[in-house]
Amino acid sequence: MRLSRSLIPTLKENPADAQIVSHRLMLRAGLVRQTSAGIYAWLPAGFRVLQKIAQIVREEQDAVGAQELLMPTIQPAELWRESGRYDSYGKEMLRIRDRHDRELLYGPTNEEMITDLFRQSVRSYRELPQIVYHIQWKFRDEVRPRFGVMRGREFLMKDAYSFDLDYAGALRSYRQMMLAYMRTFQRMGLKAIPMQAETGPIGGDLSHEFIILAPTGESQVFYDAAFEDIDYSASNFDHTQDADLARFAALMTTHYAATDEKHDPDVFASVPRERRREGRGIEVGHIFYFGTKYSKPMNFTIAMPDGKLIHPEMGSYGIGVSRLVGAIIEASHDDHGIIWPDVVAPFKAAILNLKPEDAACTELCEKCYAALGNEALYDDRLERPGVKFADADLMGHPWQIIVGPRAAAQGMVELKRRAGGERHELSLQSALEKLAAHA
RNA sequence: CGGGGCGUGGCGCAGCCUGGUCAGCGCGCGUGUUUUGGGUACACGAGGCCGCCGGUUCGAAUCCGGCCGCCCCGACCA
Repeated sequence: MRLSRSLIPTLKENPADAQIVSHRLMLRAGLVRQTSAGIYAWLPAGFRVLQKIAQIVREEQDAVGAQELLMPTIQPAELWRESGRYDSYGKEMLRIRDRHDRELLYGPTNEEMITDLFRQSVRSYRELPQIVYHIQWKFRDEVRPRFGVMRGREFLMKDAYSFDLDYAGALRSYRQMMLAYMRTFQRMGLKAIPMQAETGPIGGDLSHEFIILAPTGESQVFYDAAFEDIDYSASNFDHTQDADLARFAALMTTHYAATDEKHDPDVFASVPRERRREGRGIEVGHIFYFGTKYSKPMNFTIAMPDGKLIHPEMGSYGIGVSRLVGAIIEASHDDHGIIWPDVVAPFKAAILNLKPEDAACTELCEKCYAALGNEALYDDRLERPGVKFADADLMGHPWQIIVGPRAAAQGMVELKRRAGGERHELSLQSALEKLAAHA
């Protein structure tokens, strides 16, 4: 994209409403704008990040065999009456009436709807197990939205639902999802720690939260450094092998991990001193096993080989996709702005044309832009160099290709790495090669 | 939902207590000159229903009432 033709409104000053660093930076870097309390418009650069995160989530869900579908945001109250949650969910649920005075709601989650979809079509044990997911906007009418996109009312969530014939199967699905989660966060360059969790309004008796480490996180976490060294790749854990899943689950549950509310200093003391870690964390995912909590009241039955009917065992699995944008910034920034991990950056590189009026300079930039295409943000604005440096640092592109008139005359550019800040002067060709090699 | 605070050009704010050339400042924006590798300088200029409604008053951004919106602390949550 050409910056001069982009809706990426950067701000020099801090908006008064933004309290935490990710919120400030998202506003200042022109990623989002608030339209109501806890509701945000995603501007082009922010939307690109959102899509990249969603894509990684999608690929890792697919990799463990989950199927993507898409359910509506608006749901009939009827379904929620069946499960009993229409009354129990409380004011967080946004209730709506249509012109016929029918009761609807803007979905905060989709257990009822997916159970309904399955019971309509799935009748035999031959058709299970299955895991489905979608990446959809949710609405929870939080009493007090805050922290920008981290605690909004409208948010993008990946939610998956598993259906199994028995507990053993449900546990397998649960572990597969857990594995997919660890891979997902690792790919984004995040250190994620799974923690035993309360089941809350989703219900159930097995649940984990996924906390990613960020110096400005909301809660204090204590964990065993062993988590940082685990290789979650397919070569180490085959998600189709129960033995691998069991080994994985053992790793996830035997090492110490707890938030401050559940922290037990005595148990933590049993972790070898050099592996004890303490930090701040942000919750970005939550998974639940809840058995027949929905299949039973909603009368979803499956015929078994002996002809008996059973209620499938279910689980649900959430990742806060829009929240991750904020969480990643909390985990990766400095005084100048965002430092995007390569895989989620809105643009891989920014091309800074320090002197657009200079023919050689502009020609070299255009060449560079043509080579990089859609993954480059070309700063072709008639601005002072200082403005461009500051904006590029603020927006956090992993690479900056700085093109000034003097070096451009020699066909040289300067390549700067945002993380670390190293700069090297080299030919455009070598700069492009270095970028390609890095990916 | 309890407690607190704030709504004044795109952003950040002053003015309000002590009603009357107070509608102002910085940034941003436009034009020109300047500068030309880290948010340059100067000049000129555009832009505001002072959140909304009502009241008090000769006169309201300023005082009073109601409403709406937003933010912070707490309880709750991906």
